[in-house]
Amino acid sequence: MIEINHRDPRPLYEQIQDKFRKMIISGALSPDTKLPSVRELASSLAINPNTIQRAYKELESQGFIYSMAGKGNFVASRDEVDPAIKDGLLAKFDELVSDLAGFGITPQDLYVRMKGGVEDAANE
Amino acid sequence: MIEINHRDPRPLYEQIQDKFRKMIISGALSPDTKLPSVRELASSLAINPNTIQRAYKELESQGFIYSMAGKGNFVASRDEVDPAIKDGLLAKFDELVSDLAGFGITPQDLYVRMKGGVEDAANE
Amino acid sequence: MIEINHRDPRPLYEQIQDKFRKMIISGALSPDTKLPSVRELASSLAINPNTIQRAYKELESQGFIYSMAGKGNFVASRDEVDPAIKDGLLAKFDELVSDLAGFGITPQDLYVRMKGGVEDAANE
Amino acid sequence: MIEINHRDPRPLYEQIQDKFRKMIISGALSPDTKLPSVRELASSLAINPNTIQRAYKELESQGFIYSMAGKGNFVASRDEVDPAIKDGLLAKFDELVSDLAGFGITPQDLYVRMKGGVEDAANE
DNA sequence: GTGGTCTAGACCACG
DNA sequence: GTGGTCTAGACCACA
Repeated sequence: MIEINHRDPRPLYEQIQDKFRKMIISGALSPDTKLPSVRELASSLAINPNTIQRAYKELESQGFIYSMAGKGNFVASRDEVDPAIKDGLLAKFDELVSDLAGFGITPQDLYVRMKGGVEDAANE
Repeated sequence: MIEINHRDPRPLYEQIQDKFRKMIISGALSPDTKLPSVRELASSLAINPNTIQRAYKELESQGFIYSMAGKGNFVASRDEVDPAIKDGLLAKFDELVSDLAGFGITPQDLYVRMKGGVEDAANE
Repeated sequence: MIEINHRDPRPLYEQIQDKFRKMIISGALSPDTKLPSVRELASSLAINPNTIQRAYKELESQGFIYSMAGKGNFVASRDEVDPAIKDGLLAKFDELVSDLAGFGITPQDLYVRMKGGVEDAANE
Repeated sequence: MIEINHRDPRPLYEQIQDKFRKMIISGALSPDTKLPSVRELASSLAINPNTIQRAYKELESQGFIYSMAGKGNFVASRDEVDPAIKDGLLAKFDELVSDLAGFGITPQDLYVRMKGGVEDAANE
């Protein structure tokens, strides 16, 4: 269900968190779906349960998932997500566009690029 | 000329590096301009010279600046910049666009956003 | 496992970096092998941990190794190595050959020399 | 007659020294030719005379040039050159070849490369 | 325990 | 005075 990349310089908990975040945002995981238990995922990935715990905790604080004591962790509905997340992404986007402008890449170039790349994302 | 934010979770050397990087690719600093000396900038930012040194060293290894021992650090010409930098930014861009798609933000939306915000960069 | 030469005019971090670089490209260290920890190597070489840290950091930025915070440093696979490294070696090679030509040493001479010396490397 | 590259990370005196060394080895400067005076070269390159002085001094100690007090500096005959220079180049050559072997570049590859590149050097 | 960052302070090479 | 290297020692994040 999820994989970790030992070459990735990011901490493990962040990789896991990101993978779930993406799956939730993209709709690959629909609301109220149960996530694998901490212990289960930890053993299947062969990493420390604390690492999973931390990833889940952060996802919860950002509103991506909710936890029910003794039951497990579940995907939250989209409108529970902290709006700051979206704003943060947009801010990053603006910054990135301005950096790319310095390399001579125009909004038009980027638009073409998006039209090419998003078709893949659309049918997933 | 440059400021650091002690709340920012990123390391100091990375903040400094980023600030200069942006100024260089935006053209705010033109080639062969002398950067502030290591000691000078360190004392003006009230941080350790080693931290500045490190930021400069990394900028140099990425091709943004060149250093002359005993003379100072100077901004390099645009075409000396490691092409991997641009590729890295584009990769980030793709990922960001796909995340934003999950929030219902389309390439069209982003194109409009870019057209609005990039006018500042256009008069470079 | 590794030695440093205090007579060598090159900086310590560069000597260390070079030793590992050679061991990695020669295949003496295979991918995913764990390197000695920063502290361990520092104490065994009787030099400061920061110096090792720096050597490792540069090896990482060139793609020779990857690091996992809290785990250690590991050798990367060959194809993650920055291609500029190879180009740099070839450029040095050309320059050296042209210098040697001035001493009356022809490509033929060098070819014979290579055939003699490279047999060791051949059984990799 | 000679140029310096301010982007080159090597110290100026080393660049100058290398340029002359190459011209002497290649035969572009024949024995007993008078080199430009320290003051002359310094002003034409717009750098400190001490820097030129140092370059000349090192060339002299390696046997590439000889100086006559009050007369100037002159190219030495080829057999005055410190034999350690040639040995040093050959040692570097061996090391380089072994590094390149790690990238899958064989002596044959290098021989072909030399045959291509040395023709240029031959007719200069 | 491991890597990563930062500080304080020293010494050297360069120009 | 400038960059470059190194040391000693501290504190934090990660697993």
